[in-house]
Amino acid sequence: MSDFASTEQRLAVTCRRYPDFPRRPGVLVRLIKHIHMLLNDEANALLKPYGVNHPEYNLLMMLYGSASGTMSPSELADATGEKSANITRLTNELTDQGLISRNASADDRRKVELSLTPKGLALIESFLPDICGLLVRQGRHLAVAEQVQLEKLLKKFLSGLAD
Amino acid sequence: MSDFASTEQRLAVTCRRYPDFPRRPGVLVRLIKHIHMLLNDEANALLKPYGVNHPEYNLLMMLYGSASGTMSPSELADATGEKSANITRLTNELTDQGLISRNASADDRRKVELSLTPKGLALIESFLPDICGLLVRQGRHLAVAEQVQLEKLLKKFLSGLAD
DNA sequence: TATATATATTTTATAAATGTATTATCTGAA
DNA sequence: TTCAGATAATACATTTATAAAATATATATA
Repeated sequence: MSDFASTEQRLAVTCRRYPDFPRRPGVLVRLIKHIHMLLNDEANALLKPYGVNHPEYNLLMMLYGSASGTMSPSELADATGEKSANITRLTNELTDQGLISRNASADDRRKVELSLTPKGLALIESFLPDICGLLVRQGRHLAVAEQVQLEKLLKKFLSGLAD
Repeated sequence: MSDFASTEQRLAVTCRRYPDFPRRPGVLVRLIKHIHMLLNDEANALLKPYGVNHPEYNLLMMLYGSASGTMSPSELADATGEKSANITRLTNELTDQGLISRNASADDRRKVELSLTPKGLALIESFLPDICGLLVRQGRHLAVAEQVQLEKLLKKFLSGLAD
């Protein structure tokens, strides 16, 4: 999926064959899918030398961004969008790598508290410079005002989903 | 991943811990991921009664939107973003269901030409009303001018990726 | 208190996606 | 023409993700 022009061409054909097809939302949906894929690929490529993949990175960053420093598997599932069974597998791997630790919750014995180990924190701080560079580079074609505007519109778009 | 507020909260913590973190592109990336997931879920839920999943739907719609009516597996891989091995599997399933047909290409005997069968076309036209309704509903919080603006900004964002 | 129901996590089985190797065909340069 | 890549599609093995069931604990209510 190299350029977006062929996608627009196909949408034009679709609208010709089926005039009710809502072209504008259709373009938006395909743009989001296309961008999402590229973002994913670039992040994976960057992270590979650090020994983690994108889902594992996301999981680590959720813990890094949590106010308390610990999250339960179900909170992580909610935050990352992964299914809970997948969280079990991913946290197993991260635990095996010594990047996070598992502890039983004191107040609810069903719960498990996951937190970064010093090694996990060190890994995050080792890849963050690269990640920051990537994010800046990815957004470089947009002026700050445009980034603000895009954020606003995406949030509005989001508000029309799943309610 | 129900609401986006907790994501923003985590990004705020991240920026506090690591001040160089580029918050704005970071928000954009997470918004795209979040929206992509919701779009995917809604499409899957809608398509389930029709007996196809989202990747299969995408494949069918690429054929529907192709000017010639036929595409090769590698063109489909490029158009959908799926790996070619995955296209083989998906087209096997669609062929088994009688929705698409496979034919050897006349001018390049390495190639396979895939095209919709009447049954596949009928299926598409049976779910298109629902799909159109979904797309309209998904975009309903945005005025037309906002959709245009969002499309423009997403394309600009896209232009900063993978080059 | 006892019992039903709900929640949190993990296990197991299955499905989906990916990477790599293989086969067949094509293209271009020697 | 022939031979060395390049390209197209598929097969196979492995990894990754999902769904369904199992286990343990908590909560509500009768």
